[in-house]
Amino acid sequence: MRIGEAAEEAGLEATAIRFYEKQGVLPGPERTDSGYRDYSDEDVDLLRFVRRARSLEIPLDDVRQIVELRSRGQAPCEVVRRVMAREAKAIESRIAELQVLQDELTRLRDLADRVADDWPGGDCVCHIVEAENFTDAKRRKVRA
Amino acid sequence: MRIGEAAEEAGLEATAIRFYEKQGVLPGPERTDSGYRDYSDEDVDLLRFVRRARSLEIPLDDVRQIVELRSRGQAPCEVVRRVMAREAKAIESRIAELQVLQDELTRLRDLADRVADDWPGGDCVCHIVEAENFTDAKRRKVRA
DNA sequence: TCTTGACCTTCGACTAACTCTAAGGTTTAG
DNA sequence: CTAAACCTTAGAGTTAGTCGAAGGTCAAGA
Repeated sequence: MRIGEAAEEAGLEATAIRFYEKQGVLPGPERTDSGYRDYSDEDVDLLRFVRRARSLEIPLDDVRQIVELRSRGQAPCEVVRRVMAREAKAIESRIAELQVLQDELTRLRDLADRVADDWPGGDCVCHIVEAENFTDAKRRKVRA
Repeated sequence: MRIGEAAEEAGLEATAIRFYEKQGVLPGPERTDSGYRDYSDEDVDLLRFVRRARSLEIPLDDVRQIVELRSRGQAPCEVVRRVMAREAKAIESRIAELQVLQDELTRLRDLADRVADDWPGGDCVCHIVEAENFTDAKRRKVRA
């Protein structure tokens, strides 16, 4: 099948598949005479595998390693378990941070509404963000 | 004060401050004779403002707008409230997604541990990620 | 006075994980 | 036969910074 259908089946975008291939995460599939990528069902299994790994927030570099081991029939469980432990921790603190952020937003929106009521014309110099009295949630790292 | 102290006070990194300035989010501050950036207390207030806005996950482009309005003494509350509404929604669904992910990870780690117990040598072809029977958390967008 | 170390300057390159654009070739339905 | 929908490539753009190189400045100590 061609890349569009494979993408559909695997739950990825065609452009992402090409990107993974270029990055060396996926092997290049067969090609039709006209040069189109031609995926088998096993290929699609691998695509799904990669999507699952990415949905677990495993970085592409790690996914590449895991895919290599997998294709050699070796056990990437060690790698996966290591990554999972790391991710579990990261996600835990991320949820906590986001919860704080959510609380802040709710509180600030209420404040904003009250401010808007007081000054319907609104010449406020942004009391909302200006307000010192809210705890700053620690900045999240891109890869927390 | 110089950039390092200002950064310290505002809770930013000096490199980030230079970056914001280059991106046009912040006005260039005074300079000493030797060319060092020289921040006043009001400048630091603005730095804090920006950090707060960013900690609310407001994109830099929006922060730039808000800062412009703020410096003209106009009310960016409208912008802020719009952004906040958007962010609140995004964060809500993000927390939900992460919660699912966290559950998966816990479940999968247990599975992994059991698998490891069964095959201490570990010739598994990664039953962990291979496992079809876990719900895929929808992929998070970079700016959800 | 000299030197050492901490601080500052700029610019350009790099990061992750794609997404988008341009310019073109192929396939399929009507 | 043609138009739409699909595919190809290379290369640039995205976000929000970080890092490195090469060099200038400042304060303290010998």
